[in-house]
Amino acid sequence: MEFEERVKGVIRAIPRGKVATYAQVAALAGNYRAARQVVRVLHASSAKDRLPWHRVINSRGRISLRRGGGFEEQRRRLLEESVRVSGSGRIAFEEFQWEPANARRPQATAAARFLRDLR
DNA sequence: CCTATGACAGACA
DNA sequence: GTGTCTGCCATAG
Repeated sequence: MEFEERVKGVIRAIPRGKVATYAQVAALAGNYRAARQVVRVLHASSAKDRLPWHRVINSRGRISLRRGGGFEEQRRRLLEESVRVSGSGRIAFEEFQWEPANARRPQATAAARFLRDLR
């Protein structure tokens, strides 16, 4: 429950016009390996708690939802925030990935790799 | 305790 | 680019 609340907090902290990856959200919430829990939280609470769920994308810089299964809506919501999303759902990290002022290197991927290599 | 659930991530073919 | 496989893990039941 604790983790879940933190995940929601992180997602709510993503500013308009920016996106974060599932793993990035998990890392900022305290567990870089819990990307799947972020998915679970979104399923359970995105509507209920009105989370800016559309600002969460996958590590490949793409919308994970399938066409006809939310893809179009997420793309539309992002475009409304002037986030450029290609027709196939790709978003440029260099330009739109959220980089929290505090957390240096929110590059969840690099962070995960670094931490994994330590063990 | 055990199993299922996930919009994942990364490595690979 | 696609698809498959493995590892991952906090919750719910």
